[in-house]
Amino acid sequence: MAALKYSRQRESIKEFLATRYDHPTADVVYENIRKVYPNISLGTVYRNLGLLASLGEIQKVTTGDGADHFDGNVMPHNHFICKSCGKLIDLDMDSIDYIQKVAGKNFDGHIEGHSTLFYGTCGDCTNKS
Amino acid sequence: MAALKYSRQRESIKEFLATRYDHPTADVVYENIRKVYPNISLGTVYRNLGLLASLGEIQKVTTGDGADHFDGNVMPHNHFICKSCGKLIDLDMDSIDYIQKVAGKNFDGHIEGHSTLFYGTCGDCTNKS
DNA sequence: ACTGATATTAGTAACAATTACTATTATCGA
DNA sequence: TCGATAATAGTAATTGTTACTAATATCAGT
Repeated sequence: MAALKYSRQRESIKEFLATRYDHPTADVVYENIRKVYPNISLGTVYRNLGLLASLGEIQKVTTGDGADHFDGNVMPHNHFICKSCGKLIDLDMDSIDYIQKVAGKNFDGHIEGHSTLFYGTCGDCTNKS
Repeated sequence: MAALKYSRQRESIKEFLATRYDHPTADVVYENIRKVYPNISLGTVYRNLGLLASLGEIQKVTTGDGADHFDGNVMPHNHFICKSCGKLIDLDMDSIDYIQKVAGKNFDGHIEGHSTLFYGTCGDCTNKS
């Protein structure tokens, strides 16, 4: 069933994400990979981002701000989005995974995971005002 | 600056959401309001859902499953989405708002809120398999 | 190295969710 | 009842994403 074949484009996308800590969108990935592979197609970027995410090699982050974001860091961690400048950043915080136990208490289904997005005003925007 | 005027369509949308506990999408709202106002436009539904959400009278829930969902219950609570059937439901669970304190510990910005989405397999789907 | 099977690609078209535009209609204070 | 303007229906446009297709790249078996 569909043995994976190497592709330099896919490798390049993965490497690019590993160097970025700002959770770029597919479009930003596209513009950057284009510097190395000038005629890569946007469809290829989307397909590989989806594939890598489903393989667990990158993480997709949906914030509701329009486009999905992608994160090269697959270690469990939480995100913060600034309501003022729209920036999406990692939070360096203690694990809150025990909220899954809290959630499962009165629940008849099975909770496998959670994604938490914190929002507010980031440090930069707080200082500006 | 844009004094709000009454509209029966907007009122109808708000009332409809108050009767539903399954977090319908804009399209589902549209199809249902159409039974009362047969020629309401989809644009009107979107505009009013956005307006009501920004007024804090309803809640917008982005899950990443395609369309945004809308919730007539503005009391803080958490949601669960089933990876098997796609159903989005409320969780009856203790407050986990203290995770905001945990998140703010090493953070120089200001955290105003959070939205947590739990996922896994719902009770119905667990029983089926 | 060569070959064949097939995964991947570039390029483009299609799609779904949402927003913008515009002429008409509804609301509401004076 | 009138006038200002918010809201609407209907439609067009936009945005983010996925699907399609012919050509290309990968790679296991020779």
